[in-house]
Amino acid sequence: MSVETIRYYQRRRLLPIPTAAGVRRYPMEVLRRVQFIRRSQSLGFSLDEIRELMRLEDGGSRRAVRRIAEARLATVRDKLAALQKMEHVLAHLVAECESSGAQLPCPIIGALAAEPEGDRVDP
Amino acid sequence: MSVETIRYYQRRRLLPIPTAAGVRRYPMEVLRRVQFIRRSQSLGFSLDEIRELMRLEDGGSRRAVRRIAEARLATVRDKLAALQKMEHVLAHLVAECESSGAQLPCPIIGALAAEPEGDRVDP
DNA sequence: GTAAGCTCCGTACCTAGGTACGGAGTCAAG
DNA sequence: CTTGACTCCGTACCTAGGTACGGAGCTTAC
Repeated sequence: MSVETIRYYQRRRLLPIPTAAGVRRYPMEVLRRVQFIRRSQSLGFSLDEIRELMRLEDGGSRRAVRRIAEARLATVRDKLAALQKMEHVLAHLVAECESSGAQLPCPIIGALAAEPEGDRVDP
Repeated sequence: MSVETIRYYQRRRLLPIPTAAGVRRYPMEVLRRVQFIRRSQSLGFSLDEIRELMRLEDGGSRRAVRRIAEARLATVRDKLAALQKMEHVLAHLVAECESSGAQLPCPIIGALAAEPEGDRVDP
């Protein structure tokens, strides 16, 4: 974590603005918050969501926290589904490329280029 | 596809700059390229990679095409693995939140906040 | 012939999460 | 007392893939 990142979080209101001092000192509370941010990021939460989660940390409703987590879970699952489709198609194309004869047209390019007619992708 | 997007692709050298005319006309070739771009994007390729794929389309080496596809497949798999971890943890936390008593501290917040001591996450 | 509606072009702006820069202040050590 | 290392602040820049704006020119219809 660079000082710039800390300052960025301060600007984004995830950390309190520092009490003016010539030397940056990190009280326990700030350290704890940074940990909170990093853990939340690793679960995919955005900085805005993380700010909200911290706001709810003390005395916030558990329902609100769960709503945020459920929303994030939903978008994670959406991305997961999209990536799984990509993975499936890409793996298939690469395998096809490996197995097909070297003098035939590249199957990967063939799949990307529009077919002149007879499009078979969900018409 | 808006005109702005087409113009953006021209600037990024994915489409040829138009022959000056008062009315934008899309020859078959440009239409085909746009299809190529959209299909490639749906597989996760970046615009830079797509430009390269198009360059390789005529007379390029199949090996070069396959290298690009394999690299993309690798990053897709990396993202997939990361998202699966997130999904696992998030689903677990949401389930825990649903089942645990309403007066206990929120398990989601509990997991995000740093434990005071006895951290059990790979020390 | 003129007005609507499209196109051209450059440039600026957007999101998200930072990173980098430059000038000024401060703090501790030599 | 000065030097070096650190901090403060605002501002600009970065990636990726666009979106928006404003002025000028062409084309088509009335």
